[in-house]
Amino acid sequence: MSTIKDVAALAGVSYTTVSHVINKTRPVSDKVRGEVEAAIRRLNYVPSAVARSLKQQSTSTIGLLVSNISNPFFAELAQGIEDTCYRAGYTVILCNSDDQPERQQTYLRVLLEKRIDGLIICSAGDDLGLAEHVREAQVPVIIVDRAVKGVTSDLVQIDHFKGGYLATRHLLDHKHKSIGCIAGPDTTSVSMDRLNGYRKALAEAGAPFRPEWVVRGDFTAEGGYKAARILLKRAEISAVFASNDLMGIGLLRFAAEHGIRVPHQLSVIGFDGIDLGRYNYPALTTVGQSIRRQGEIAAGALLERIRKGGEGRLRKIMMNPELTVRESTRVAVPFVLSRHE
Amino acid sequence: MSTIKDVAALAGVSYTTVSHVINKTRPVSDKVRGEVEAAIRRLNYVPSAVARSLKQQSTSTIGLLVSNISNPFFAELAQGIEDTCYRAGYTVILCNSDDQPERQQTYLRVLLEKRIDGLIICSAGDDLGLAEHVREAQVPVIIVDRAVKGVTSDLVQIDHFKGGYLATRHLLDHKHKSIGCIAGPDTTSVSMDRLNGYRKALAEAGAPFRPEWVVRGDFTAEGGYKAARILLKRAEISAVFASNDLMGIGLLRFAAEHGIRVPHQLSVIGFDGIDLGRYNYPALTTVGQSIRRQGEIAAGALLERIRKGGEGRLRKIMMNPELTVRESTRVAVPFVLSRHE
DNA sequence: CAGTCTTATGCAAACGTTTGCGCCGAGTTC
DNA sequence: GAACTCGGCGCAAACGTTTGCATAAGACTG
Repeated sequence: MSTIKDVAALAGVSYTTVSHVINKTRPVSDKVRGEVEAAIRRLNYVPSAVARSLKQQSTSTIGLLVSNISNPFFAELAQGIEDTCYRAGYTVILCNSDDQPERQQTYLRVLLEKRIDGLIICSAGDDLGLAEHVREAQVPVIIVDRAVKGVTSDLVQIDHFKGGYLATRHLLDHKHKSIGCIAGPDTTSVSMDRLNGYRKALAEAGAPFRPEWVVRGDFTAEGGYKAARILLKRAEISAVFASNDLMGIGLLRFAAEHGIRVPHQLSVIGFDGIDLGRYNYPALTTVGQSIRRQGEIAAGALLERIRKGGEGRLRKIMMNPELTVRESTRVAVPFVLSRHE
Repeated sequence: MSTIKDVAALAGVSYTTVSHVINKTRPVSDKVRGEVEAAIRRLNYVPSAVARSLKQQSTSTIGLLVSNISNPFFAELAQGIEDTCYRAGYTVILCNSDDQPERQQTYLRVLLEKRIDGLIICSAGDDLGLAEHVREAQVPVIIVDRAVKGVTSDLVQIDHFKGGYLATRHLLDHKHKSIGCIAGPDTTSVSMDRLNGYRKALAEAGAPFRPEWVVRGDFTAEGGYKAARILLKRAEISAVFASNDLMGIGLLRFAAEHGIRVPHQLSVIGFDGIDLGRYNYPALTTVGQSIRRQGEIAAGALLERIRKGGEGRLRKIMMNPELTVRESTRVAVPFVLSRHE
């Protein structure tokens, strides 16, 4: 692979000049520029970003740590992030932690070695080691969609509590009295916040909260399916708040399989607003905010912090969840109510 | 950020030694090793992969060029690739071309500048410029799931032709006579191959091929939905081969919305085998191969080629599509047949 | 015409590593 | 005890750029 020196030799100039031609960083006569450009073409020269990065102390690269890229939520988020970075001339390194804390740590290390300019974390799992590592790393960090204890960094997130509240409220407004919940793993703050929103709405409406009406899932469709089995066997319920869309879809599947008609016999609401939810039948009512936008905002915030050299006050960008009513929820039917009254 | 020299100074040794301690690349006395390690900890030293890459002429990084990460097919593929790379100590740069050729070109350029060790391309769109660029780049390349004209590189793909054939055959075996097809964009070879498989099966069974029974989609759920509208209005059909799962899901949605019962009145088969297909109701019958495995194989092939220094004969790894029968297909019901006989 | 300004270019240090080569001293061999 | 081996370590060149400083030549000024 040819270097800048080869180009310089061929064009008969110093390699300083070649560098300036490439970067348009100081005036060069048309004649010389032409020769240099010809030499570049002839040699198929491609400048080395690694040498440049070494000299400039920056890589125009950011790291993206997600827990599972095949969850549509993360895929859409990644798309928003990637898009914004692309426009700004940044490149994204994708790291899939697969929910393994050890893997997350390894990746963090690798990213620091690669001298990324910034980091976006949106990933579940253990945070104890992470917090410390991130603090030590002098790298701008944005955390999306969860609060990592002890890490002081910018935050971009949906108001999970409010979302859980809104979702449950929607159900209550439709006269549901016995509302179940498929929660996420209780190790994640996201899950707890959503659950608390659910409880708040219940309490506010004077509806009963029954511990046996909440079942833990793992944020996957499979998990939602399994949770549905437990929940629907365990209790007579007229509506369920699934704390993410994927689990909601799993639940919908279970219901369909078992002849439970949605929304006639059971209302279901999800959380996130993944695109696929609308293609389900019945289409999944959900609460959330454009996921792509969330990614764009996170990336934007990161890039801004990078531009500022990491200085500036910490920001917490809270996005307002909104209700998207589709087909999986409706007013509770009288006879269902009557079962409980 | 501290460097290897700082560590050396603090430990009172040469930085050569520090390097050897870090890389375990020559014996170091226990005493010195201890001091060096202590110094590393005290300074929070993290070696610079960029300096190392410059010296070693390799980055342990590969590029992944996909057309749309929020298509579950690509997401699952990316997961397989990422996983294999992780195990081998490689890092993945994610590039989303969004089906824009210009963006694909830009990314290719960036990746070359970043001196990636290898490249995986699975991306639709124009190939003319790409072919040339890739040839010039002296980088090992694996192309997944499509043949890029003129590019000589390893290939990993499902046998699209056979898949299309198998899918259609499944429909024919279930006594369907009038089988529609939602094809992909006719600029992609993937789409054409699948379509040709469909035609072959039809021809072999002596069933008619009607141009008006095939409608182009764009491999998205939305596209499948729209294509369904055209197709189902246009012809009386008892089954449809959707040439990817996402479009199949779009079609299923359209059918459900319009009171067309699947599989009773209409059988639907997809292509790819995305995980979400099983959570649909009815679950989508499809043809394909574990997508994650496909990614793992692609990454494995790439890593092997990198190990060999890019030498070795070109390989073409063809994966056998398999039928996954779920709920969206069944034997054509008599009265439907009678409409056409 | 001497001085000054401008424009176009080159020199060489620095970025943070890896690694071939060489040196030293302590043990081993005959 | 000379010759040799070998473990432990350091020196400095190289990787491919960017960039501050310097230089040279021409154009302008008074």
